Amino acid sequence: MAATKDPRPCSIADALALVGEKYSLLVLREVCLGNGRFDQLVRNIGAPRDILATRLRRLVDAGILTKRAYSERPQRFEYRPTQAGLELEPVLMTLMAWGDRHLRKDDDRPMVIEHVCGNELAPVVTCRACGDPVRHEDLAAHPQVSGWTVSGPSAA
Amino acid sequence: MAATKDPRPCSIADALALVGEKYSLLVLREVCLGNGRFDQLVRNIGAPRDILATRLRRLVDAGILTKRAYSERPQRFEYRPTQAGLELEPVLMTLMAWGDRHLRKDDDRPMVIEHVCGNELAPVVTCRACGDPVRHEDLAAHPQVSGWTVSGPSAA
DNA sequence: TATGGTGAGTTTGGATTTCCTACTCACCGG
DNA sequence: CCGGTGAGTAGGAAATCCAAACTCACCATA
Repeated sequence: MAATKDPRPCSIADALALVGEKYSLLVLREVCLGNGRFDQLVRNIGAPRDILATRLRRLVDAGILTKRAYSERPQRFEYRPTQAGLELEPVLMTLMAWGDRHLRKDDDRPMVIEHVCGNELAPVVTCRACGDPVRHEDLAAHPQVSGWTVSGPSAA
Repeated sequence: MAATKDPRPCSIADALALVGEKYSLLVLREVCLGNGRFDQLVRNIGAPRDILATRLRRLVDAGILTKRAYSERPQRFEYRPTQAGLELEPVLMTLMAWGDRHLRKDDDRPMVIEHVCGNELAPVVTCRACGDPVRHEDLAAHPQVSGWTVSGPSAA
């Protein structure tokens, strides 16, 4: 019989196993902002130094960041996003927009991103095929691994 | 003087404070799939029951889930996403796509989402104003709170 | 009416992580 | 030589996590 104990196989879970630990996505935020030095990260994130060191190692190992020296003698390092890391930035933007909408009063947004088009960035997740915004009602899930089910959302 | 110890104020951090704990986003995944009952969640996520109970309380308190009885006598409950919860689904989709691209070989995707347009969902984060995909090079950050800086990403 | 089963948790006690403070080590500037 | 900065390590207390067992209410059946 199939495994009845294992959790559902899923790329969301896999992704979170890499970047879902505390501070990891904040590290990515800072690194994408161009603040990739250890002490900057400590200050801007508010993480304990040892935890930060652990996270950085992990993110480098995972191929999300690179560590490069910006100065030999004295050796000084800087972390930067890889391509894979940069491709997580839209996730951060979407999450930030969600936070701005649901966690704050009015338009007290601590940070505004400007898009190259000249407007303030308001990220929208769309379907590549048809271009429409992704809405829950328009989605249907199909597990590719047998044994895993999705109940259609019983109508509200 | 300004606080030199506090971390950067940021909606990403605030959002993660709510949904960034282990399992929280997986709970949301299951609930969006329509699997909102406690034992389903335990099985599909693989979380310890006590942790799950804690997360559920937190997500309900935060207004991301609701708890509703689908049966009185015997009392049986089901968790469902609120509007705010549903609006996090695009984040999950984007994260899943990232995981599919970077964490898996070939097209071994454990789960495929079908969009109402008839195609397999490939989520793209776009700028609402101009419709273009969001790319790192096209963004410029502006902290709204003084004292916080962003270094322009020194050219690769 | 005893027997077993399900759903939805709570309890318990031990294994991991995280957190905080302090410390190191290398180098630089005066 | 002295103090300061960047990039971490070290050590122990505090918080979390985990698995398994337990509870409690109810239903099914025999």
